[in-house]
Amino acid sequence: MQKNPVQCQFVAALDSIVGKWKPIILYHLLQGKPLRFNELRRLLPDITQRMLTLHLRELEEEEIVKRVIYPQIPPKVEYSITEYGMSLSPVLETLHQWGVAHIERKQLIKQKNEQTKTD
Amino acid sequence: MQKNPVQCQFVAALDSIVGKWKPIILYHLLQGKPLRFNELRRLLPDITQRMLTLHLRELEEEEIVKRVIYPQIPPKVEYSITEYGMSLSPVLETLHQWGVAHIERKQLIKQKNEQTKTD
DNA sequence: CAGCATCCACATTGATACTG
DNA sequence: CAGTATCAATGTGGATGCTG
Repeated sequence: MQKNPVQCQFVAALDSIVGKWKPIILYHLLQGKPLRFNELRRLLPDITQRMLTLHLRELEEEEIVKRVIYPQIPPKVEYSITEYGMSLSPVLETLHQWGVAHIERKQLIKQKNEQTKTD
Repeated sequence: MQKNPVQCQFVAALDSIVGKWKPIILYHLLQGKPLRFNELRRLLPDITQRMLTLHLRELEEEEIVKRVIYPQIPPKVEYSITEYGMSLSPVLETLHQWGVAHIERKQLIKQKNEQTKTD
């Protein structure tokens, strides 16, 4: 733990959320339906197997995601959001909303700049 | 831009917020009072001069933070949140709240574990 | 199917010294 | 006071090949 408590709190929150793919993984799992490893891969076409595994392990560690193994061949593993993980929903939600607005704003500015060029 | 729009939106939001010290910089600036460079340094005792400069430049670039230079000697520069930057307030707020709860929860679990040891 | 192991590239941060 | 410049360390993510 560090000296600065506010810093800590942000860090604690961001650690759980940050990682190139964690927000989208959580976004999909927050839909409620458990997803298999390869289903997640299909939903995140650009993620590598390695990163999906790593991120899922980290989320599991923090009890944000639950991993259920069905002992069968071929293996089947399902990932789902935990009750605790659901508490992240408002965080992701506001973050997502801001992202949408932020992108829109950028495009507006870009358009304006292109207009003034032709003036 | 990438193929996945949801990914984009999260990335856009996180880009603005992520950076080891950005959340706390914003947290302090969101208090409303403009802060000088060295005032910020004092509020963030562990940040290096270099990182403070870099993060402030990035926030300025995105028009989240405004930089005002008073041409005098010794130099005086004040940083403040822009109106647009204020729109980040709810994002930081929910993030911060979740961080607080997350830390409390971890400590509760730790305490429980120490109890069961002595049982 | 659902991984793990290894090696590598690049991005982010830090340490330190110097300046108008 | 408010920086910049340079260099070094660390961290994060990607590519590839192998496995029960």
